[in-house]
Amino acid sequence: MGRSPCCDKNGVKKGPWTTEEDQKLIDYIRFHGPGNWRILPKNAGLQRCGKSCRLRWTNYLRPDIKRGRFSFEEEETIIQLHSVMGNKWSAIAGRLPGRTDNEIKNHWNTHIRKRLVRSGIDPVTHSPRLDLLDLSSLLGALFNQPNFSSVATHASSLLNPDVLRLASLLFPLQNPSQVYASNLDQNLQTPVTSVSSQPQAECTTSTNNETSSFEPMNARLDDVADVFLPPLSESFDLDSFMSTPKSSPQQNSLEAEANYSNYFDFGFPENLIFDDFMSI
DNA sequence: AAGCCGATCAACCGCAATGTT
DNA sequence: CAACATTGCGGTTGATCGGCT
Repeated sequence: MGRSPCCDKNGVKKGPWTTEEDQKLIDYIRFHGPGNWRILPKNAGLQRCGKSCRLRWTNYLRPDIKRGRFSFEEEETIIQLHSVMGNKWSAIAGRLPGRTDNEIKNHWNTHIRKRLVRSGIDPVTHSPRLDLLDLSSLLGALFNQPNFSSVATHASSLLNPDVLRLASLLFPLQNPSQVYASNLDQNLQTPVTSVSSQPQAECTTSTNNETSSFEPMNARLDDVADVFLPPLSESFDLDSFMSTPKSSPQQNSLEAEANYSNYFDFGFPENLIFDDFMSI
């Protein structure tokens, strides 16, 4: 048995809504409530299918919808939630009062996703794109030096030691995103309002329906890193490196990116226009 | 001025989940 | 419990706009 169509195709208008149609829908819902979407257009005198009416109401006409540009805090929340939830736009929207799933989805695809790519972060896995930065080959060459210790000593005088340590954390991994994801995961048990340290067992991404475990790898990798490198300075943490900062509400996205761009303070070609690489 | 192109976002489509009979 | 109806969701499309040549 085939699916019954959501509406009769004949006589049903499609395309952009007119202000008159909007007003009819608003007036009807104000008086009767949404009720049954299938019969709503007929009762409201609209030549639309119920699905179209529902979408128009939930995504555009609802009085509690917040319109306008996304704030830095909202973008930060979206990025963090997406790293854990994947493309669960309705779930993400549930954490952003006044924003619809459609709006968030559009904003992700048109703004945030592109910015992450430009910043060298994979928007799907939220891992640093070391291939773009060519960090792995740089460090691979470094670590494979026969006289590695002397090279490392020399390098440490040139490079930010935090970067060296971070690199040692990331380099042995097949998938560095696990470190980042694990960290984020811990911070997002109760997003927006509070932070719990309880680790989450797994996270499902909607892109491939694979379920991957985020084991706490930091401790194990620290053992490796400690052999070669001095401890991280107290001001450094992977969260602030990988995610946008949490503590400065007035900060815009550009400034936020500049914050973690500081950690890549090594070896870029002189002709590289860093602003073009990192900015919106 | 006209055409092209990329960005944006409202709206649509198809499927899955859930509810009802 | 099965069949059907309804709702919710995520991916995609297409109209519109502004910038550029």
